[in-house]
Amino acid sequence: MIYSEFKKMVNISKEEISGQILERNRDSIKVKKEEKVIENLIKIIDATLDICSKKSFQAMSIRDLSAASGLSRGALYSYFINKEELLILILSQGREIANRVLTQQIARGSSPLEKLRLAIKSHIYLSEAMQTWFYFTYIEARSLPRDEQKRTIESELYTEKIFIDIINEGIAKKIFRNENVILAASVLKAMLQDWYMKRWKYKNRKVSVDDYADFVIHVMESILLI
Amino acid sequence: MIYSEFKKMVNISKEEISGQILERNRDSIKVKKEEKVIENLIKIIDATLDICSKKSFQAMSIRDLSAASGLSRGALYSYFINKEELLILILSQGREIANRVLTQQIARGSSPLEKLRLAIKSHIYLSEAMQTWFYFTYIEARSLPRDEQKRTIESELYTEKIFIDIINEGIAKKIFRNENVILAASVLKAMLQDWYMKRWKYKNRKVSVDDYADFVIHVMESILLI
DNA sequence: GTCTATACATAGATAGAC
DNA sequence: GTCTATCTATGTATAGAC
Repeated sequence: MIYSEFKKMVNISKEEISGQILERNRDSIKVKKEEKVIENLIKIIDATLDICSKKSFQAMSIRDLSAASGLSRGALYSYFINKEELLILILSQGREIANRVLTQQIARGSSPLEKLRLAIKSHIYLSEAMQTWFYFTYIEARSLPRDEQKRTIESELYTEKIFIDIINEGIAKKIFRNENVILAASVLKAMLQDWYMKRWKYKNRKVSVDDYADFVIHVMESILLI
Repeated sequence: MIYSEFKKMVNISKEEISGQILERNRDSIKVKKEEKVIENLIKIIDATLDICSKKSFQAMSIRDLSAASGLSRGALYSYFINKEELLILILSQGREIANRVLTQQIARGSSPLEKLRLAIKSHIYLSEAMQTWFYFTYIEARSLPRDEQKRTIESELYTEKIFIDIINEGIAKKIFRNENVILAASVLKAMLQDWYMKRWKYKNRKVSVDDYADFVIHVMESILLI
């Protein structure tokens, strides 16, 4: 699997995402016409993620968002109750998609080695397709209210647990060396995160998403394979 | 070298840091008594880094800082011209120390392998000794004014260049395999960053700084050594 | 549905008393 | 040197016109 295939297979269109947000937040969205909602939610979320790649969510004012999205300040409040709810909206929806796609993709593998490769590729490809969202989540995590912060950490540990399980299975089947599993999974996660956190660096150096994925797989195989 | 030895060897005391800040910023600091300045700069910087481990620098109000540092809002402005200058003060001083210590430490090694090990250890140990500062820099980088942002990126690339040079030297001397050097240095940097960005995770899992350093060295040797 | 105008809160910064 | 009081700017949120 390469990135272009992944993108075809996994449809992460903005319309789909906005549609799901609408479903899950009918109460707090005051506008009734579905088309309008989807159209404007896309504008709002795009603008938010764009602004927040340069400054923090807290530093983004509703005035900024109004200017960037093209909606007036008043109109914005027809789509979310307050600024904090907008943040939660974006985070929860992204989390839902990311967890779903990752779990689906890994299920396609049979051997631990195949699963490991699939896990690495789908995580990197997913973070490539949703780069601004991944970046946003990482960066904003600590500014969240307690509940939301807890959910973010849970989601992070859940992903890591997937890696830990795969590695453990490989060790049990004598395919992988008996390494420190916690540390192996941790450094893997660190490498995966670097892809979306340092996108500018890899872009400048002309490292493609497929190059990066292959290299991370190579590193993990170097330490794990017998 | 283990962490406890490193700490003895490299004196990164708060008094020393504050003293250097005073020297470099005599113009903007209105208070004349040196002892007072050092005493209060420590309070201010500690409080800032502490608050900013939970929310962004921009989200920290001068009122927050006043409460946490014990100085009144008015008094704070005797130590920096405005909030942005406080940010620059903290960042530039940390950068100066980090670059200096790293360069010094690596110079102690002779062979590329020895240098690589020293570079990894001193970076991890340094980020352990200055954890709040490293975290702060990483997180605040994108909210900085253009100039300061440029300096942060330069500092990041400078560190990475150190790794690239060591790896290239090793390849030239046929000690290391002919790997993709850029990618090898990048994933190394990613692993180093994880230590200070995910301090809570490693603490919960009882991974010591020495354990982590040894594992990162092990990973790099797995992919590089012939 | 969306906009403009505005109320209300909180922030950074300064002046002058102590 | 430090504090209190206060000015001014900027931000969120809402009400009511269109």
